Amino acid sequence: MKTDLETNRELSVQIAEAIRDAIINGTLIVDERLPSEAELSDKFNVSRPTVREALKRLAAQNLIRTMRGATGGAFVNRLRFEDAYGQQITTSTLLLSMNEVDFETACEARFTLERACAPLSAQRRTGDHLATMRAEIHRQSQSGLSDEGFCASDVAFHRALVDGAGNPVLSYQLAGAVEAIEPLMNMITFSARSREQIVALHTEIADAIEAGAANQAEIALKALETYTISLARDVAASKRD
Amino acid sequence: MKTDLETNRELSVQIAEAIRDAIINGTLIVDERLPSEAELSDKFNVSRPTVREALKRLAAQNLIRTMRGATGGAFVNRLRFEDAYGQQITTSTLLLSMNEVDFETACEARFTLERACAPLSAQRRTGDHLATMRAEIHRQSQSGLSDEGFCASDVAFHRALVDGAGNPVLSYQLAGAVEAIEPLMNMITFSARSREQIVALHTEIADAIEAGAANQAEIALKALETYTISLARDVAASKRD
DNA sequence: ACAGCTTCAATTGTCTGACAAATGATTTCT
DNA sequence: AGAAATCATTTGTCAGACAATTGAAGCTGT
Repeated sequence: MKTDLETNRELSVQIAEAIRDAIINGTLIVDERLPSEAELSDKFNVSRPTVREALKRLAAQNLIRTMRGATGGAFVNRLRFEDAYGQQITTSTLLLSMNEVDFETACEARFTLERACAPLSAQRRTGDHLATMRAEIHRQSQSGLSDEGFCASDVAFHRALVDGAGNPVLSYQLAGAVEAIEPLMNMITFSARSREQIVALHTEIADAIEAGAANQAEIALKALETYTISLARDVAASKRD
Repeated sequence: MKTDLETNRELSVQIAEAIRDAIINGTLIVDERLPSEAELSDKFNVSRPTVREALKRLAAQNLIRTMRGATGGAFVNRLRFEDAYGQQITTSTLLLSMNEVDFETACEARFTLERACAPLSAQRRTGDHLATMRAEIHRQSQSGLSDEGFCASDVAFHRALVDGAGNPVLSYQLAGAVEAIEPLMNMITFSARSREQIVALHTEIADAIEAGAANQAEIALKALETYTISLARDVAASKRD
């Protein structure tokens, strides 16, 4: 690990980089314990607070975890897909809200990626995935459900569809696209009529996935995209009035 | 912004969460200046180092930037897609290396997503995207190119293809999938024969994109996926010997 | 000998106070 | 008026200290 630092750049940044590089290139193994903060501040010739700031940077990215106590310290994290989901979703959400990405662009991205997963899901989904999809459809047809609840169930349905593809890399990539859009979806008020329509399309999708009919699933997803965008347009139009 | 903290969780974590929430829900606007570290430590009733650790966490996620000097301080960052690429790629790379995702799974995810972009790219790509693809193909056919150079050019080619879809959300999502796989690709030695094959397929893809023939592009991408996986299998087989 | 308790040492979490460095604003001088 | 020096503000870094946590070693009573 590089221990000589430049002047003129923040020390904590450089230390974080050095440790991150060591993790990426394998010098530091998963679950390996880093030197204590005192040892690190010796090694880099900086004070403990500076080392700590560097470690906090890494902790924020889930690269390390720290524990107190005699056998405590900082340990290299095994970055799990589930942990990365959270970051992915936060980042995607912020990207959408800060860059004035319009709903249609986000929606297009989401459904494009989802349609790509459909064939794999039709082929590989387990009974579990299918059961989740059916259960969420059932929840969506209950009349007492709030709009937020409806959206959350929608997300769960689509995640089951994506997970059915059985490719964790795909699931990870899609998590951002599918979940980040939820806040935008929440601005839509779902009338009984439109819920009925969405539930019908979800049923169509689940049927297609169950039957292994990839094409049919893609067609239903395309219809759902079109319908979702038309709903959003209605909201936008009624807001202008 | 919440300023009362619990006792049993790390203070810097809670402070970072409070500020992050304020950014996400819009209490803090892009480019707005946060209170100075001294003011924050007053507000939260903690010491300055603790506030600083919180700020470093946020800086690591590109949510804020800090500047010294009289008019300095911490400012809410407009999170740009380009900035997010870096995080996305680092995270994806670590996920692949730490979770022992095999090459075929990663490759499948990448090409599945890329094929999803192809129809949009065939429809919307500008002359610029096409020119980049052609230029990279040309570079790839030069004999002096190293394997690393070949891989890098491959990534550039595919990014141009994805960017051609004209959807920044898609480009962002795909950046991780396309670039994170590069280290894995680098383990493959590309013979003159296999380079020729890949260049031929790239040309086929570029031709299809130029002609607006979405289907043809998807077929060529599928062929490229199959070929890439077969190359990786050869490497794995020869390693076993 | 062994289970349970106590003590201990190592480590992170937090605080206080201080100084250095950068940088825009202000004042002063020509 | 314009340029140079000074100032005030803010972040970056440091030193040293104490609190809280926690596994391990040692001790004790049976």
